[in-house]
Order: sequence, then structure tokens, then C-alpha cells
Amino acid sequence: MKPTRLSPTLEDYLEAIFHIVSTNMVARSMEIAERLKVKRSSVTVALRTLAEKGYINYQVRSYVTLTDRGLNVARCVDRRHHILFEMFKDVLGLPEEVADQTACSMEHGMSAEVCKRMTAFLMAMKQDTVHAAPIIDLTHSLAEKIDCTSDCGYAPQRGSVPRSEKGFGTLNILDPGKSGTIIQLNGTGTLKKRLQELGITRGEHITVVRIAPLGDPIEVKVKNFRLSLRREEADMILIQPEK
Amino acid sequence: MKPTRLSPTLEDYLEAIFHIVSTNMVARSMEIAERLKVKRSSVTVALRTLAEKGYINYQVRSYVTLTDRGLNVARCVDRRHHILFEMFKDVLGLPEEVADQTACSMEHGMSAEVCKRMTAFLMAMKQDTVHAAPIIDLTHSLAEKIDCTSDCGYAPQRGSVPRSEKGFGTLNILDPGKSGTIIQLNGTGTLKKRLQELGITRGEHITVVRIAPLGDPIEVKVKNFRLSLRREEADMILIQPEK
DNA sequence: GTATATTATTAGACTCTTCTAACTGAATAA
DNA sequence: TTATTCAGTTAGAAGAGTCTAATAATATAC
Repeated sequence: MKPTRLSPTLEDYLEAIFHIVSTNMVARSMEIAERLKVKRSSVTVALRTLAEKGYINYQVRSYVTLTDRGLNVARCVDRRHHILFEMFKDVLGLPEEVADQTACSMEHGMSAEVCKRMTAFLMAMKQDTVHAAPIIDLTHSLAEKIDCTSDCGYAPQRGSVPRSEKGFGTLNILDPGKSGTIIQLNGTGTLKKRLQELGITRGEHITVVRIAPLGDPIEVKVKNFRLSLRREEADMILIQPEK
Repeated sequence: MKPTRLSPTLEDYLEAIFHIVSTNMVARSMEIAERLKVKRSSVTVALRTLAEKGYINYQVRSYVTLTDRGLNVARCVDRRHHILFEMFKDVLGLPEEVADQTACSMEHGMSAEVCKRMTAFLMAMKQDTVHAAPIIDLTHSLAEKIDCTSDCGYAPQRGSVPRSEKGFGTLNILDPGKSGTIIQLNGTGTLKKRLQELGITRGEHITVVRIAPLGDPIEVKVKNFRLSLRREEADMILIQPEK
């Protein structure tokens, strides 16, 4: 009966019960299982927990109803869902199904305050259509222009990780002519061994002589030997740059 | 090495590594643990998994870097985070910390398409400030007026669950004068027994005679006996209303 | 160069959520 | 009434993620 914070999963169960109860007055395991796409046995477990915490009225092998507490939470979750749904559908112009699905997966991390503000925002968009309409139009036309495959619009970059502040990095951060001290070797057994045999060991001093056009291979100098390393190999060598 | 879909948790680890690597070139367990507020031992487990799946370069007891695949995913998660953060901070006017936290918990359920549209929306808001400014102003002033405690702005209601379509419900859905057939008793041992002894059993016909002002108690008639039930008791009685 | 402190790892336990498979209770039909 | 069917339950296992406690490797200090 204590008001423990509900997990996202249990919130989902409550939400499902809320919807079923809205048209049916009572909910049964089967319907909940269907709606949440889980097995009936999982529902039983969840119902037991929800009943223990005082969110539902539940006796073994009988219908389920929400307690007042359960109803409050369910309404709250439902409300968050609707707000997000509207945002995604009406403002962002996503198809209903996607909007619904996305709302589902986002509704749980939303505090009352956030919910309130988003409600206010949607109210504003609806009240002030004169200003809202051009924004929405612009949104849609901009959306078409953004190229967004797997990386969400980020342009693929090479050598994209910025320079270290503290100091170390893999060998690849050294420009030609610069040198550093080897801190650690990160490779797998064989490859690591090979590098060690070439003289690349902790504490050793290493200088980058030349880098081929595409960053591969890299010519380095260790103990007065010259070696040619592939980019992957260089990535395994952790160094503390000099100067 | 297979491109299994990452869990939200693992995405969080990747994101943390991404940020540490951005200033540090390499990430260490400790820093990751601090950032995610978990114990170092949990980090070790996560790193092992991420390495197995090919998202990071990781050898036991050495620094961590992102692979190309890891970098792509991390950038993507980071981008989703930023978009949500901006939305919450700049549009909804939430304090930075709340915006960040909320973005954190919502960033995982966001598809590339949703991310794209939200990016477009924020671009639109920034490009067309003439229209955006009044909307944001209105949002803020509306937000102040919404009373939103635990139930997200829903007004507390009594008897709020709508009437059944299929039919059954607890006794509380019957208006005075209406009657129905008892389908099931939902109570605990003692209480259930008490009700049964009063003549409230499956298949019995029950009529609501009168409901006290606040819905409690409810006067009913079963088998020509008149009984007074408390609201809680009535909630345990499942009925199929008549007509 | 040994001792101490720091950092990372293992092992084992626990929670949460789900599953499968077997079983139980109740409603329906013969 | 007995058999069949179906919904709901239990038990047991598994995976993910976390923790504590103990241990091991490394770095630092003397």
C-alpha cells in the first residue's frame, strides 16, 4: 500500500487497464496481455504487484478495476501520452501510428512540470493559429530538406573526435613531425604482440614521420627504426603527446 | 560484432563515453561510473557487452575508445539529447537541469524520423522568430495558469470512469432505481463472506434504491431485503446492468 | 624498490520483467 | 453430470542491469 514510485512497465500496465476500463468497466488478464503484447502469465505477475502497491483492486481469478490511486496515476500517464501524441502528430506532422508509438516510449520520463509546459505550448499553438501556422509550415518544409538516415542529420566526419585537453590520445592525433610517449597498447593478443616486437612498448618515445593522404598508413619512428602502421594499429596505441 | 539494437542503458554508456572522449580522447571506468552514477563494477560489465557488440575498443584494464560504429550511435544519441534539451529549455522554458534530465530519459525512444522533424521544428522556431516569439510568450503565460500537481492538470473527478459499453461494471455505475445481475464478488475472504451472507451472490438480482449525497452509503435491494453498502463494498460487486 | 593508494575486475546476489510449460477453476456443451 | 474448452494461475528459468565485497593490477610516494 505504500506509494512506491512505479516503474515504466507498471505504468504501462496501469495505462492499459485504464483504457480497457474506459470502455469495459473492468479489465481481464487477456485483454491486458493483448494490448501490451505480453503473455498472460506476465500480466498475472504485474497485477499482483500493482495490487500489493494499492493501485488496483485485484483478486485471483477475477476482474480488475483501478483504485483511486491507480486511477490518478493512470490518468496522469494517459495525459502525458496524449500531450506527446499531439505534439508529434499536430506539430511535427508525424503519422498517427509513429506519433503514438513514440509517445508510448517517451511518456514515462516526463515530470508533471514538463507535462504542464507542454500542455501550455500546445494550447498556445492552438489559440494563436495566426502565428502557429507559418511555423508549422516552415517545419514541414525544412523537414523535407534534412537528410537524415542513421545518423540523425549529423554529417559523417573523419577524425571527428576533438583534440584532447588533458593530453593523451591514440597515435592518430599526432601531426607529422610531432612525437609522444607510449602510455598503453590496446590491441588483442596477436596484434599487440606484433606491435611489441616492433619496439612499440610502454614508455617508448614515438615520432610521426609522415601520414599518407587518407591517414593510412602512418609512418613512425621508434628507437631509430621506421615503421609503417595502419590506421587501426595506430588506434591501439595510446600516447601522451609532447609539447 | 553483429549490429544488435542497443538497450537504452547501453546507449547511455555510449553517450557517456562519447562525452568523456570529446575532451579526453579516452575514457576510463571511473569517469563513466561518475557520470552515470553507477558503481565501477557495473561499468565493467557494460563495457564488456559494448566491446562484444563492436561499439567500443576495450581491453581489460585499459582505456576505452569508440569504434566507428560506436561513434555513429553515440553521435546519434547525443543529437537526440540536444534536440530534446533545446525543445525543453528554449521552447518550454524549463530550467537547464530539468531540461537535461528529461531529455536524458526521453532520448532513447526517438527514431531518426522523429529526430529529424523535431530538428526542423526547432530550426523553424529560430528562423521565424517573428511568429515564434508570441507563441513562446503565450506558452509561458499559459503555463503559469495551469494548476498541475500530481495529476498533470487533470481536474479530480468523482465517478470518472465512463459508462460501460459492453455492459458490466461495479455496483457504483447504477443510478438509483436501476438494477442488474450480480456477476462476481471481488472482495477478500472475510468481507466477501459477509456480503454473501447478506444475500449478495452470483446471479442474484440487485436494485439500487438510493445513493447518499457523496455516493456513500448506497442503499440496495436484494431478494426483497434492503441493505446499506459502503462505496468500497459496492466496488467489489460486479454487475451486469439491466436495460 | 618496496609500500601504499588508486583503479579495475571478478564473483555472487538481488530485482525486475519476461518467457514456457504445466496446472487449476470455471463456463459450456453434450 | 461429465467432458471439453478456455482463461488465469503457478512454478521455474532466463536475461538485463545493478549492487557489495573481495581481489588484482597499476600508479605513486617514499
